[in-house]
Amino acid sequence: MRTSQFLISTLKETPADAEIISHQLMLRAGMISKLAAGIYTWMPLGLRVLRKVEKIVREEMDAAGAQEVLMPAIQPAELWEESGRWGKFGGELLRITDRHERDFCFGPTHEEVITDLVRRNLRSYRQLPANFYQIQTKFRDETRPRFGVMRAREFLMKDAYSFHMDAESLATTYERMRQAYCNIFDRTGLIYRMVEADTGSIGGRASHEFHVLADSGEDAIAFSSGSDYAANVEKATCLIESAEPAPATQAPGRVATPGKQSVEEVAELLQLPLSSILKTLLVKGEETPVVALLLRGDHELNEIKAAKLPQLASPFELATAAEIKAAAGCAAGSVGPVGLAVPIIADYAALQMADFVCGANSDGEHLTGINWQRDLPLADAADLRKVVAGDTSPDGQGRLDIVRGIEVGHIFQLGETYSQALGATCLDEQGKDRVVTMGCYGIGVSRVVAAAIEQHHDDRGIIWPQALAPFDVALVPIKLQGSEVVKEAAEKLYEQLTEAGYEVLFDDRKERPGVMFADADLIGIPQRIVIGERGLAEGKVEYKQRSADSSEDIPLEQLLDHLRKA
RNA sequence: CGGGGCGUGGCGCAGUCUGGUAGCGCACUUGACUGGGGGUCAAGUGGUCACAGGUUCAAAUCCUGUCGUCCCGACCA
Repeated sequence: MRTSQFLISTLKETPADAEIISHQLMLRAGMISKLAAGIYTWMPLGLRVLRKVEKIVREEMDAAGAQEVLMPAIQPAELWEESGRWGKFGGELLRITDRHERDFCFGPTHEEVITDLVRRNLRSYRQLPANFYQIQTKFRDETRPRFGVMRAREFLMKDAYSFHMDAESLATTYERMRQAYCNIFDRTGLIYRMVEADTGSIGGRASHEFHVLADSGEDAIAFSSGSDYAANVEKATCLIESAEPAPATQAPGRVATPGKQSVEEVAELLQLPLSSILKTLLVKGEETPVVALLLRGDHELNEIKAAKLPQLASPFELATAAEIKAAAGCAAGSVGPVGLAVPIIADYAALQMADFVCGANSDGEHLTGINWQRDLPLADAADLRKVVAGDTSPDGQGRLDIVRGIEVGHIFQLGETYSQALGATCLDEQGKDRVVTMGCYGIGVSRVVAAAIEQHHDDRGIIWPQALAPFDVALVPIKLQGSEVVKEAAEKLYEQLTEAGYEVLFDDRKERPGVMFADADLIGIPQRIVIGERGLAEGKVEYKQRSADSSEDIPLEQLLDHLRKA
């Protein structure tokens, strides 16, 4: 490809509304162009990268035995009413009405459509297991799209859905897809982790997420230094060390803490570490108006874990100020468990505290020197908190570390949620109609592109992993317009490289070298060949890897060999 | 949805407080000189100052409303 025939629309300055590095570099490199919030055009350069990701995904899906289909982006409301999600999905579902006043939505996902497809077309266990995938544009009307294509309203996704007669078959396909996902992310050249994920409100048996590690990631993932354990912090647990609390050394007391609401404020006022303060949260209960949850001051509530407690109202919700006042007689900042007449559930770590500070159930006051059993009865124990770095891995092997990740894939053993609701059944060996069981498997194709940049860039621009690069080689001639020698050599080299199978970006613009170098660096082409009169006089060209600090001079006749080895 | 910021040429911004001929840098066009890390000089193109209403002799600037967009939070994968 010649730059004279290929739009290179690089920017020197960073657009003001781009926050994270991948978004900035995608705009500066001219990969994408914004049309509206969270809605982008993929420019020629960006599209080449997107297609590379697609190709890897497609090859591995095909190899894993999945069949490609292409489902409609627009879906009738009736299907979503059947599954119960027309009402439940909320504002994220982008809805439209056609000229006959019929309701439709732009598909944010395709469980309904694929399940409908299966119930219409598959009748026998002989046709199962079956696994269908598509690479298609999805629409989610995010409340806050951000970070360019990282969280866009319109984005490219690979979604696959498998159908089975039983859980065993599902588990087999799930494992095959898990391996396919590992193959895909291995091939992209990105540093990633597979982690255990929460199965969420849908239930289901197993779920794993694939995260590209990057500081800008929106998810936190915990992994063990001593074993394979890795989990989304939403789901991560740690080994519960059942230590007895230290013996009491202080007498109970009462201290004025006027205007101090948060644990941090109280700790600062009393000159105590956060870990010696007991945090009391009131949430809506199932049987009672509120339930109290107790945590050590330096720990945070894991709402996913809390939501699973039967005593709590579903969905999980914090108590309102009025409910807190009614139950504890004070504002949220002064609530404590001593004498509190509501069900109380304490995190394991909270039960190990001694001589702690907690709210006095009286505005502007806290209790000090409080101890379990002496000052209040032991509360019910539960795992309520988010893990923190340094916790022991739940398998007892090693300690947990926490890093940021970008979720690029998610696989899920769905079960019968959708097949049941939509009545997708097949006849089994006994000729009996049975509801099929499902798995689903997603990859954010466009997000992979952004995640790759987050992980691979420097202050000059993008450094593409070979597998995702829009071009393999940048061919930069010096003084193409003024030197017959250079022109002839460059054209010949371009032809040779292209014939050898390289995707070459031949910079035939009438630009100064600095401009061409800067552009090649910014758009991140992995290898660069500079061809000029000076080197040609000795029969040499300059070769440089994008990731390397320096270049080397290579005799022309050895160039192809050199590239092959690189 | 709550809080905050910003809308002035393709991009980055100044001008708004204190109303009076719409500016700067980059990019773009033409030419000359240049030619191994975003070059120099010269001459140009391009803006109903987000939109609507109002105040005023006069509005980018003041007032009211609307829209867009970004950030934080809530929400969500």
